[in-house]
Amino acid sequence: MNEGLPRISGPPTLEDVAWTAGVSRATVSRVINGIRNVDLEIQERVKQAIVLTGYVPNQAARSLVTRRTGAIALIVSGAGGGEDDSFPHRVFADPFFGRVVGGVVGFLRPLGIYPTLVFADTPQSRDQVIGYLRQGNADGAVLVSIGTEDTLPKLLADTSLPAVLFARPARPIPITYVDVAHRTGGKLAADHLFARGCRRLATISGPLDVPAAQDRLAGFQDAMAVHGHPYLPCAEGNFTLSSGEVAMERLLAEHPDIDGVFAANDLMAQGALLVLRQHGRRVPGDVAVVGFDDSSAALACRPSLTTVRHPVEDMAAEMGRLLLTHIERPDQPVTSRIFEPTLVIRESA
Amino acid sequence: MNEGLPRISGPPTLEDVAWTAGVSRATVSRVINGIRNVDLEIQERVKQAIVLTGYVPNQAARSLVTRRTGAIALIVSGAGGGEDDSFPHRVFADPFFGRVVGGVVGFLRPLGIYPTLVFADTPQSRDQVIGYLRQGNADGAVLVSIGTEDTLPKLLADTSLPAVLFARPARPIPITYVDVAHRTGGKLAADHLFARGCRRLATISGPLDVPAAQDRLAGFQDAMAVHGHPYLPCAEGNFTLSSGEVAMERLLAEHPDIDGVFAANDLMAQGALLVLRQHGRRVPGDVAVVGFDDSSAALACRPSLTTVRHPVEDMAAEMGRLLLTHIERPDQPVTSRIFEPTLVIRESA
DNA sequence: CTGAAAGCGCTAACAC
DNA sequence: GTGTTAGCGCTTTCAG
Repeated sequence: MNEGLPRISGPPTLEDVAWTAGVSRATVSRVINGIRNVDLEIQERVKQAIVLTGYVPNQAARSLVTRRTGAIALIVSGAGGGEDDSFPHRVFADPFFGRVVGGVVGFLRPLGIYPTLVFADTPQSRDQVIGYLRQGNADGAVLVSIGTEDTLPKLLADTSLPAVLFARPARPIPITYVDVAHRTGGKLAADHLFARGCRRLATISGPLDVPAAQDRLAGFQDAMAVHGHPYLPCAEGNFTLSSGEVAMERLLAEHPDIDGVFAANDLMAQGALLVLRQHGRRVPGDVAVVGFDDSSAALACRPSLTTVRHPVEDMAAEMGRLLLTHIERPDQPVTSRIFEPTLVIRESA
Repeated sequence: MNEGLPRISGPPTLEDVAWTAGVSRATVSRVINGIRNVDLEIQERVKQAIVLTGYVPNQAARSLVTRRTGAIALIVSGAGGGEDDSFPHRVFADPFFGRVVGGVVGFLRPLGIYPTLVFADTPQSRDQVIGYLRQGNADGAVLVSIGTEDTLPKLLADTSLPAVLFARPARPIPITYVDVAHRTGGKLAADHLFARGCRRLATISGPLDVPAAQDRLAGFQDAMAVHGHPYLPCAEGNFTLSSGEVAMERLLAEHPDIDGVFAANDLMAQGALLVLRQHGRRVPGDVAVVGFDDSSAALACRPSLTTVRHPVEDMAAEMGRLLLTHIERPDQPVTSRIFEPTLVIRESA
């Protein structure tokens, strides 16, 4: 072990370690990459040399030859036609995205891999993203896309880069995704409201061009039809708190005798709660309210919100798992996974 | 221009482009990197060849020689001793982090650079992160750290990797940071409450080991002292909604005649609002409430929250700008920047 | 103004 | 088992 000899300059390289340990680069490489067939004594010597030199492998050099970066992209893609510049600022206003990001990060972190956070809302930024990916900056991507007009899932699928979507794409494309059984969720809400005696129900839906919103509504309506209530007032919102307020106002104006409301997400339910209180309705006494998601908003509500749990963190973790599988075996067929929602009963219904 | 010739395999390389354009690799490289001294006609030929071949530069190869990755890390670091595994899930519960991330992403995106999202809460994960950085996975890092016991800022400073902090570190270390003038913010709140006639004030502070919380409190107290009220009831919270509720309950129990409250962030102010309503106090009629941050929570409150604006997005963007400067000139001295808060008047005060 | 050639640090055949 | 060697794709002197 050629200990005290002077090194040239810059950070230590494999060569330095090899020289220090008195072996070849290849052997050091083997030890580092955990390949067997290396004498135990030599392994020890190499390990010492690594510590001695303070060596860390250079990722760029490694990537160049392995054609793997060890990085994955986490893309948040909006439908935006490029109106304004506030997209990154708006995204996290909905607790939903924080949960996705948290779930992905939480899963990847123990593996020592950190996602690259990519936002794409304009057509221009979508191209930029594809370019970025084609430069080989990531081995794959998980994508959460909002709005139905988003072309990125398609573009991504065309790159033949491993990718996994959050939520089934509006138009069918051959790509792996994770989703929750939205219809079941709607049914859960309907059954609960019906069981607690509500008979004059209404619903605040999400934007009806979004599959998830359609399905939540359909699940709710179908279940209520089974209970003998085929026609229900419905106001369309856009998943924001204020749209929930507007919708609730309308519903209340048109149907003052409402005794139960299902909102397609917690934020809109929160808005509904505020409006109901303003109108002097007691919740759940006069009107019962059920939300969807079980986001942090559900707990911030007063009364706290009974809601359908969307297991976003688990789903995000599964996205990560599926992506890693795809990267491992790029030829594997696309396989999606649907999670089951559950009802979380709190004070509002 | 050797058009129709068969290429070998894999994605196109510089070599392919050079061959197609009938020039050397070096020339193509020059064109791509925008180096002058290239004949205009040849430039054109090369550009055509690039389109023809569908060439994109390989980032790994580039990094290997330039020693630049073009990537930067966005680190969220908690004080955590490693209790549980929910850190990534918890982080985004506070709208604050979403704003930081949004600000950083918004600034970097037009530059075609996407941050790597790194969470570090346990001592173990901190080491992992340092290792990751030392592998040359990023040219620099922006760090938002919570809690005073966090050792990462120090570790980072020791790496001599360019870095910028969000908020002044608890213990002074030689590192660039951005911050807001917390004391001024506290003063803004005090002056406003005093001006609207409140004379029996109380405050809900953040965790008092956090410099920002100390400063907001001190600014508030100092200003009130100037107005002739040197002693004010204070309850300590931890920046969460429920801690705001608890604090407000306590304050109300001990000082039932309170007519004004300053909470050190919006989430706690929101909690205070809920408790006040529960106790039948009208806001702002009976009790005026001022928050801090101007986060999304401020708008979700009813009544909407008068608050001190913390220009988080701008500050995050500035972090990005400062970091890029540091990367450009690593020898440059550390230079921090303090932003001024402003008062946003809404309904609650 | 352009080309030739020397690596950047590492892995992976392939010999020994 | 271990060493030798040939690149991975690119930038960058250095000649011409």
